[in-house]
Amino acid sequence: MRPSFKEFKKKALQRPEVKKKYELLSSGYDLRKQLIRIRKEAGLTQEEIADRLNTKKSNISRLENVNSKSSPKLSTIEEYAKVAGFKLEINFKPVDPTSTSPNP
Amino acid sequence: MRPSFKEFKKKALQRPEVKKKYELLSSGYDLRKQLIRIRKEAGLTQEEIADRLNTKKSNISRLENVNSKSSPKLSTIEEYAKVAGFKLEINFKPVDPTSTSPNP
DNA sequence: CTTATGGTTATCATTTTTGATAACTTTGTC
DNA sequence: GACAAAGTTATCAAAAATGATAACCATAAG
Repeated sequence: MRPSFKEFKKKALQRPEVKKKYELLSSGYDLRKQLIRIRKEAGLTQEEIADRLNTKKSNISRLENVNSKSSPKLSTIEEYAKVAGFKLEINFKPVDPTSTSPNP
Repeated sequence: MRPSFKEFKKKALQRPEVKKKYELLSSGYDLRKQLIRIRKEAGLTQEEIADRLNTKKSNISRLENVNSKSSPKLSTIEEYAKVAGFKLEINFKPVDPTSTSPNP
């Protein structure tokens, strides 16, 4: 069941409009949820990610859960994304001093 | 001279098309350059950033330069951006396995 | 030339993240 | 229920980032 999902995803990503959707998506701000999301979309388990990163599944679990108190290194997230088949992109968006509501 | 630039920026950011430009910008991958860019755009010196973060200018210099070997924490970048008046956004973009050229 | 400002580099102590191990829960399948 | 796979949690050591201090270059103003 897992391999076929993988296949499906691979094909789907080649369709332009799907790809576009992906790029727009994921701008919110729970890094954890995003990590889990991309892992699931890649059809991988925590252990499989761990193996690809030469580490243990417990560490991956911690990374995804995050004690909320700790902040991971940028490279950690980058590598995680990479083995899941994603590329990390960072943007700095200016905070408008006048606006008060988040949704204009 | 610096305060007036600050003013200019503040006003400019309220213009919709300028803001749009900002959002599109900055997707490449030199985090350092981006950090420097937003700091300059905020009209701040390394020492001013340091003060706002309750740290020292030498640490800010290190962060911006980066011995290239080290990877900062996510929260560090987030806080840096915040005091410069920017918001950090993270996106995960799927890597297309078939494509070979970066510019379609 | 002197001074002040902005940025860099080196070093060391402190803090935090990461790695590894092991025991535990949860969930689904038989 | 028994079993295995997936994920969680706790703990400790190792590695890495951050903080602070101080000395240093570069540039521009006076």
